[in-house]
Amino acid sequence: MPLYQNQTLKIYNSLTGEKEIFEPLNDGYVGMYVCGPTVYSYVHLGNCRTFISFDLVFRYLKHLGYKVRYVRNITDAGHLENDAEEGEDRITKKARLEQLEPMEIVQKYTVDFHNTLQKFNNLPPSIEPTATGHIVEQIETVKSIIENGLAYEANGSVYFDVLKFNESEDYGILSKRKVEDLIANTRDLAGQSHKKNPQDFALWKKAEPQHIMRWPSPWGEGFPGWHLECTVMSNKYLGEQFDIHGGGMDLKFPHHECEIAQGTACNGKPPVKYWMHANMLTLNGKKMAKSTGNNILPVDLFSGDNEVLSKAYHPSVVRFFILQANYKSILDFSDEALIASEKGFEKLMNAIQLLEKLTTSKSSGIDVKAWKQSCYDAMNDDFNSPVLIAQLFEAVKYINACHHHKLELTQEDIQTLKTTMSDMCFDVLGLQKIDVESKVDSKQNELIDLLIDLRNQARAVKDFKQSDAIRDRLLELGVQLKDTAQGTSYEFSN
RNA sequence: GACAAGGUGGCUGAAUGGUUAAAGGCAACAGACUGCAAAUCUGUUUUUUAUGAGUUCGAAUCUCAUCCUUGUCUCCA
Repeated sequence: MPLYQNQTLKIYNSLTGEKEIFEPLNDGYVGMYVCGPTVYSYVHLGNCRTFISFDLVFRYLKHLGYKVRYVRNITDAGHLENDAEEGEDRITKKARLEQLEPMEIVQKYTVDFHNTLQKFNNLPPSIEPTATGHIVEQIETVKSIIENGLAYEANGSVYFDVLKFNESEDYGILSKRKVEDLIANTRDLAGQSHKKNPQDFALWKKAEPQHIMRWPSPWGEGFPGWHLECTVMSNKYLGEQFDIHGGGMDLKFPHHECEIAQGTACNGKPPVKYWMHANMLTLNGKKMAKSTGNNILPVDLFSGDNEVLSKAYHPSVVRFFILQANYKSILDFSDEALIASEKGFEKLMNAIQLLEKLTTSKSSGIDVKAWKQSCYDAMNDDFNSPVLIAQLFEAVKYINACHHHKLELTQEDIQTLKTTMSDMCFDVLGLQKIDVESKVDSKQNELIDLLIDLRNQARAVKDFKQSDAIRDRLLELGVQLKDTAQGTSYEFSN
């Protein structure tokens, strides 16, 4: 029997503003769509937070036994620099700047995106469709919205008629905006004259002569509007209605609002049951922006080669740090906070290793089953990973106490601890043990062992000057000695 | 300016009306271990929840005002 039949999962639905009991449209199956990146630059650390948040959702749904189809797109066309008529495609602009073919740009940054997410131990989505691979479907969707009377052609472009749509439906239902307010706040930009109303958005755009990325259509040569691809690809792979749609908070308006409008205009019903939005990441309390230098690339975070942080951080530490906050909260990225997470992460991993060495007793001093359920309760409460992590540290206390013979645990309870810790840490949270041993060859290990021997000989004759010199020199080289009752061991620090 | 989400201890970050009220991690302090450290383990400490008023038997949690932060309103996860 799958786990989800015993657990009640609640999801905070941005559409209703409430935590709702999760009931998939098809029993046992979940369709989830998350807006992927526009691959015109190196992946932004904030993007990574969003994708880690939804990786957690994906992992937990799978852990509960759902069959999940997770679709995440790659935007490789249609995303304009601005909405003005002369707006340039982001990919094309970057291609011009880097003197590359647009598809070389797409390839380069898609590879970077995949590499980075893999470092964070994100699972790949079930399907990763591209906008340029679905031009035909996008044209068909535009046609059907026109047929339904909710879009119009103007000068080779096709626009969605927001006011018309709003007569029978609610444009602004997700972002809690009123069309009247939008009208009041819209400036009259020059160059938007082909639209009936300024808040209408493009479904298809006419390609100006200098535009490289272009496709033939019933309205002339052009390219699809940015909001359209997500509607079309989610519809194609998940159906007219699906369970979960995720993305960053900043996409709520206009992007997701437009998706609801497009899907409804096309199929006569809203496309998504649960909307989820991951919040933003700030750096030292301020928003990340390239222009102010308050910005960091994942690659520089892992290497330590940056102006913002004092040292390098392992991707798993960063992931752990991110999961220590709720996905709905703004999270601030700072050196101090990362150092704290790193320590906590190591403590957690140490305890998991210790789990293998515990001695069993005839009875248990604690209720391990209740603890296990509290882990699930945390995750069932809208994927509350910080509370789950607090529970895991609760187990760390048990494990250490048992190790010091201050707490008795039965073999069965130790087994429950092992499987639950492993399930939660590695399957659900997606953490990875930092494997330092593999970085070193055996020759090097032997050399360190030799030095430890020499130091212990010195200690035996109380030549502490010599022994401390060895210890300190090794530490400088990044080898941390650990004297315990069982002898001296070491690990690599950074 | 409009709209949205927030402002909790030295830092990070849970908890949204109720047992002697504020999880967990880090830091600090103490103890164990050590030749001394480090590492590890154990214990302790701090705040009264931006500010001011209100609702309530009772509020961090609801209402109002003020200040501040972040986001959206043109593209952004």
